[in-house]
Amino acid sequence: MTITQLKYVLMVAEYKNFTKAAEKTFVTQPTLSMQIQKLEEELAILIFDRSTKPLKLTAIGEKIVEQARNIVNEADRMQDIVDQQKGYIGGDFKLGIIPTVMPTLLPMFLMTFTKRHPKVRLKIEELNTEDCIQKLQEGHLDAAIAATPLENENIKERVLYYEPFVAYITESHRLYSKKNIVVEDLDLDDILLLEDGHCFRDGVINLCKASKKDTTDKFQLESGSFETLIKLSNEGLGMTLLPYLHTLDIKDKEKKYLHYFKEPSPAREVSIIQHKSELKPQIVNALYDVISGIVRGAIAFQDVKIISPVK
Amino acid sequence: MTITQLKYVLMVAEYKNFTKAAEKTFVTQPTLSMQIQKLEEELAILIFDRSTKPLKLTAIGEKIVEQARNIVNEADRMQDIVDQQKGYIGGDFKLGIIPTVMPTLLPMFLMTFTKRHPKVRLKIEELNTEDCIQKLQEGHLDAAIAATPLENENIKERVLYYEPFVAYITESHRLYSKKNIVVEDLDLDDILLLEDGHCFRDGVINLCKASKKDTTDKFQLESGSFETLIKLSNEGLGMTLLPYLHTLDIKDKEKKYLHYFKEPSPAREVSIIQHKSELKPQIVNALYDVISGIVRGAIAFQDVKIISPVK
DNA sequence: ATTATTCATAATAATTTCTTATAATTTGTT
DNA sequence: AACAAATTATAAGAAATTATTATGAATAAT
Repeated sequence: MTITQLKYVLMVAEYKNFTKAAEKTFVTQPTLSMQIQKLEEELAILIFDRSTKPLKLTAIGEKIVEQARNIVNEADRMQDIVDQQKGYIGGDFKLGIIPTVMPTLLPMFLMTFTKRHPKVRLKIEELNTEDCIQKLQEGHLDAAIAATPLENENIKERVLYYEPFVAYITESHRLYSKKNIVVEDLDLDDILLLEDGHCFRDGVINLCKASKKDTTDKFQLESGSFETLIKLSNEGLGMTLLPYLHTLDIKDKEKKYLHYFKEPSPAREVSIIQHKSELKPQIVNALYDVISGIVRGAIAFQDVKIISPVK
Repeated sequence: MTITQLKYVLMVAEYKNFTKAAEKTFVTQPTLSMQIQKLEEELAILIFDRSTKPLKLTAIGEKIVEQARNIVNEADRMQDIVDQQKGYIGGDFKLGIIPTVMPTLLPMFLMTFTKRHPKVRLKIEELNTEDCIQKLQEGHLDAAIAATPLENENIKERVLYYEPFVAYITESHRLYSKKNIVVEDLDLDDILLLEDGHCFRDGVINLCKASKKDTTDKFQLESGSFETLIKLSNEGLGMTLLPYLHTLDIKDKEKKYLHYFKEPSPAREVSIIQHKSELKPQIVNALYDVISGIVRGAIAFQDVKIISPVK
């Protein structure tokens, strides 16, 4: 059994296809066939059931793959150990960021981070929470920034900051005159929401459900960006809720529509998350340090109540 | 980096000598030199400091070795997974047993075990607790039977049975007439003890310390076997304490000297212990099942108070 | 029925690993 | 200090392994 063979197994298990896995691995297909056969022979079991298309893992194959991932992860960590000892922070790093965090947070920390750690080649991808989790588990992402807690035992979370919800309420809304609003004021029926798939949407729904017993699940309008929600709100189509960092670059004349919650303000917890095997810890630490440092300057500490981001 | 290279590193780290490690690994010395050099080159660090004799690990080398052991253990577990799936229980298994358990327990379960699992080649070694722990950590033992709890975070324990202490008191002793004795009756100064290194000795000392405040640490006589202690006791040199299973094959005429404790009787906890990586789980399970099943028939359940086996 | 897709096999090339032989270095002894 | 012994490194070639190209066989798709 070699580490190379195990990596081949993982690739075939992922692509469910020797030919495609071979391409991605930059070897020829017979190489995979032979090496995986050798491993199957050594272990005296079949890892893959090739009789179906696409091929599938055998029962024992599932366990083999799980253990192969353990071994490969432990092997990858070897380089981490060396890098850490050398104080070296560099190499490729694939970071996922959820859409509602991306546009505000990324510009805040990216310049600082790349200046401080020039040898790290960050590859940033906008992904929703679900995709982040899956890609972390498959090893296609090194870490992600998402709203937490996720309660996924394969994922480790490190809280970066707590971001209060801020209400955006225009003149035509019943709550406009109220300076500090409370959760109980909210009514899901007149709140503009992001489209399905955004965890911020789920957070808002959880928030409203916590305040009122029943909600008629007929949402009026849905959009993919806060900018649209603000415009719709300006047209008198309802209020909306924004994460605090989004309120920082709002137009001056719209600022009067921002209504802050009475403390403890509902807030989302934003964390850097990674697979439990905690690979590339130096880079994750570096990201954590830079981001939490920068955000600490942008969000004044206040008493918050964390809203769950999951359905 | 290959698993083979990591195994070579572990061998050299253990023997602190390329030549000896090569012999034990059944390869030539240049093989080790070259493969380890290749690994050092790939990681761009030195694992061994060859300038001293015997050679020693570098600071980073220590961490490399630790991680290498993780990887090799995970790799070894692969075969376990296959064996488990196949329901196969076999192969070499190195079991350590502490001296005070060996002579009574081994005859009880060995026949049954080898009959039930003929493909397992048990290699049993009598070792004190300390040696068991060290050999488990180095991977020279697959499991051991020892008194617990050990409170060692690298060792996993599974309790096999609780074995009450039984007092052996002859006519000349002040406690002879007392039928059921209690811990408070004991005085370390007139108890015959096993020689240093036996955890049963430490257990007895702990027991006595728990009952009396101070003990003058001048023990009268010490021996390596309970048989000797019994003979010394018969000569009127003091009482002694025996583990329950030892009392089962005592001579009939000596049986009257056995004094049982009032419940909760002090007892030792005897467990099967292994390294936290839990290799060969099927065989450990098989041993657990056989031993705990057999002992359940030999020791009636009673209320016990566990005595720590460590100094 | 034909074509395309996909995995396995065979032969061979490339690479890696191991061994033998020997050198270089250090340690211990006289 | 000189010599012997022990130990690790290096060089060259043999052995073994791994990968590639070419091709075959089986299955699914058109």
